[in-house]
Amino acid sequence: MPRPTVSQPTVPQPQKPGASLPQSLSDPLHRLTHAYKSRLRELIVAEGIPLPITQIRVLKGVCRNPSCTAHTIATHMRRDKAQITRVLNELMHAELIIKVDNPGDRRSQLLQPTDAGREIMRRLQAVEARVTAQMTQQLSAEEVSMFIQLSRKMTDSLGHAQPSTQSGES
Amino acid sequence: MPRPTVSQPTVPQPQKPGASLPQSLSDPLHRLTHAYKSRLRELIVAEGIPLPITQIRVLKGVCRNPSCTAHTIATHMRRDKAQITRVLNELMHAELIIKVDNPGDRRSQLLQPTDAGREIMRRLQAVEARVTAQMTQQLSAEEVSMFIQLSRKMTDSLGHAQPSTQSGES
DNA sequence: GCATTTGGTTGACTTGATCAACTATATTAA
DNA sequence: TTAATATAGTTGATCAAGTCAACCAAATGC
Repeated sequence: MPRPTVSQPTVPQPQKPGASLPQSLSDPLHRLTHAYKSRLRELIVAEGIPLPITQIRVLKGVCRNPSCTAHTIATHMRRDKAQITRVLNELMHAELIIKVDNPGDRRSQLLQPTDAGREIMRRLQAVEARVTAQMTQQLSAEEVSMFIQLSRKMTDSLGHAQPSTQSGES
Repeated sequence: MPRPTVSQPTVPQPQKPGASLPQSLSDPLHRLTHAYKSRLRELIVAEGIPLPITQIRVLKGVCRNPSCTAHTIATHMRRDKAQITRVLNELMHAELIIKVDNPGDRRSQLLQPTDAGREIMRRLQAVEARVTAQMTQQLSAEEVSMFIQLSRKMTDSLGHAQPSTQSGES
């Protein structure tokens, strides 16, 4: 068994700042995303919102379009319909959504938020606004605009635009 | 049971473009992140790299600092040491890393990539470079720089800077 | 020297997610 | 019009990733 001549274990080193241009973008993007999500999760917990991320995302979909079905949610989120069924049942059990017969298709039900569900959404949106405000506190309005424009250009280039599921994934 | 007067279920609507300024940043950021990760995962699969995301991240940590220990990896990744032990065992079983006695502390072992492990890393880095190049194809060098600067400012404001784990989380 | 802390391991368990099979309903083909 | 096929949602079974607790050996602190 070789015994390398090392002094002391150290924390993994960050990427060198002189790395080539294509490399040096994904690192800041990843760091920003990680910071945003961590902070968001922190405040969601601090706010006492007792929902796992997937439930939040499904509730968002329901609040955004109170006439969607399990199928549209599953398709939109690219998740298995079995999982969506289960999450929807959890949300119903928590009295955050209700199911209403779909007059256009007797196999499916339209999903609607309850008042409690809407209230949770309001609180989540407030949390997200606070994190975003904190994130942009050092930026001018022009800089925020620039960032958004650049983001959109890059998203377009990747060709995977998605409707928003603002809570992110982690 | 109320019967809402709805015509046809529709795909959930995207956030209105006129939303307030703090709101309108997280959506593009989320979209970009989602697009980046999706494309990355696509190419990793297409490249035939058979590793789940957590293994990739741990392998990265090991390649970045070939004298780190399970503890440093777990701390750095903010993961449970039990999980790290298991992932390290998987990577060893796949012959992508080896454990070497740590002369400074007999309770731990230094982690090193094998040649095969390094080769996987090279391929991963190539994939990431390709995705980044695609993502930035519409941007000038100044715009890329601007994006990086703005990202860093925002990350600083959130106060959760992290060493890079470039493969992202999904 | 002894008490306490720490690094890594292992068992047990939880959570989130997937796959397959199924029923009822809708759509398409004959 | 009827039968074949497709689809929306549900449920059972299972898996992968991750967590918590307990443990032992080594290191550290008093």
